[in-house]
Amino acid sequence: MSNGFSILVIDDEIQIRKLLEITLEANGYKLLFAINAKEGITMAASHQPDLILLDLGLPDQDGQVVLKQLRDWYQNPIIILSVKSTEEEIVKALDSGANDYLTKPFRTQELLARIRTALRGSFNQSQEPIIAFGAITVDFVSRIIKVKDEVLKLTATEYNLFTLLLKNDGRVLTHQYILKEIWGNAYAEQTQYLRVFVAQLRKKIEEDPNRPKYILTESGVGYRFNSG
Amino acid sequence: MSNGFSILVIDDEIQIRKLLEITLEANGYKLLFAINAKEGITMAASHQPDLILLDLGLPDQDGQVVLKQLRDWYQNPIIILSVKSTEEEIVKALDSGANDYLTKPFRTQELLARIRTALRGSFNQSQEPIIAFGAITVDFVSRIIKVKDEVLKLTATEYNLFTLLLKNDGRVLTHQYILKEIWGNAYAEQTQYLRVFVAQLRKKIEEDPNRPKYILTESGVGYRFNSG
DNA sequence: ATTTCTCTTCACAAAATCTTTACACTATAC
DNA sequence: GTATAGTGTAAAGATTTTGTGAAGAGAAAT
Repeated sequence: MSNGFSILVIDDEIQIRKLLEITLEANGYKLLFAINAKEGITMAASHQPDLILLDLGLPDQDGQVVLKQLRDWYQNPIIILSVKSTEEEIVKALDSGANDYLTKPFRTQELLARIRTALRGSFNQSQEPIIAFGAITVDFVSRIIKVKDEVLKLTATEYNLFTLLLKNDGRVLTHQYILKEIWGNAYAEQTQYLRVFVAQLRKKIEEDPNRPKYILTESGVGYRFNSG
Repeated sequence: MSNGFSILVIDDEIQIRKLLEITLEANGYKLLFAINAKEGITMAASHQPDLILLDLGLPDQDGQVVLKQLRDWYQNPIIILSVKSTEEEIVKALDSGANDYLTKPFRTQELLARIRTALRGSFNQSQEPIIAFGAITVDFVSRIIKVKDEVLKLTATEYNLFTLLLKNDGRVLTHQYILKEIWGNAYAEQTQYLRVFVAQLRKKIEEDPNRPKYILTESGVGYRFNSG
């Protein structure tokens, strides 16, 4: 459900906060709220949200000033939501470092699209997260696993099993748990499947499948992955 | 006087072009003009401007399509200028890769501020509009693909599928994802389409379609393009 | 109206994967 | 040492997934 992005809403109007809470959370964003400038700056600093929605009409301070203060150290996108629609106000906000400016009342889908655009621009520079250990490299985005720079060919089930173990690095997973996760609840007793697939995985990733280094057997319990 | 940034204006209305020429040049931008989609794409490729102002109501082609074609290879900011102000149109443009959307008539100072904002966040890193690998050459501007210097004749669907795979070089794309991208959400379960079109593509670009080198099958998951 | 091109659908062949079986191996308990 | 429960592995068979040619439907071009 979550898309991994957090958004801080700085707005004193309860209706707007409620509306944003419903629409943004429905789209997978994690929301934070502040009802005035002081609280907003504190929360931005303590939570480092991925994006800030800032109302310019705050009770305790001029929004343009808040914007400038945030921009002294806050690098992620800031989108202004304001009832003021004068050109002067918009130009000033954009030149103070705002990424976009929407006038209230705003259209929900447009706001969502502009949030996506702002997030796209600031986070696409980052590399794909790649996990590496020993001679093995795992790229979850590309769904590619390499052993000694050779692309490893895994079937869908093998890949699922491997990533399940990997995600629980160091932990013992019971046979039952693994079977339920990979094959579904009905297969919880088919421990033989597991043995077959574990053997195949070991053949592919272990240097010496007879003396496994990564996929360890916990006799009578299950398996444990050990990346280092 | 010059600020070093070049802007390509793609708009068929002479009044708009004149207005932009005066205001933008007065602010130090170097201007380029195109009066239709074809010319616009060509000029974008040949001059690699720092920013594009694109009108959606072009005479020869739908602006949303032009936007998508530009985004195949052009990475600098694109700001839409359009008389259309429906939420649907705006969302579509932003999700197709536009950085901002202004409805005509626009306010000059606001446009300037939004141009500054867009340029502020970009790193001018446009990719070459022509890419090559193995015996294959892809020209995103003219939309021509060559294999061993022979022009390859691809249908619209084949071209879309091919470039989708190409843009995700190395990544595994699921059947569902590809179907949704190419045929639309309603076709997410028509994996048979995909098989037919993948077979046709392979017949056209692979040296030995029985042992594909570029379009690889990930059984049970999807397909993966591999350019090298 | 006819031809050409593309897309969609079907049927079946081919390949890959999963499941099952059989049996060997290992560790622990007694 | 032997029994026993648990584990590992190869391989055959079953099933699913994928590849491919071809026929029919529609749309566009001639």
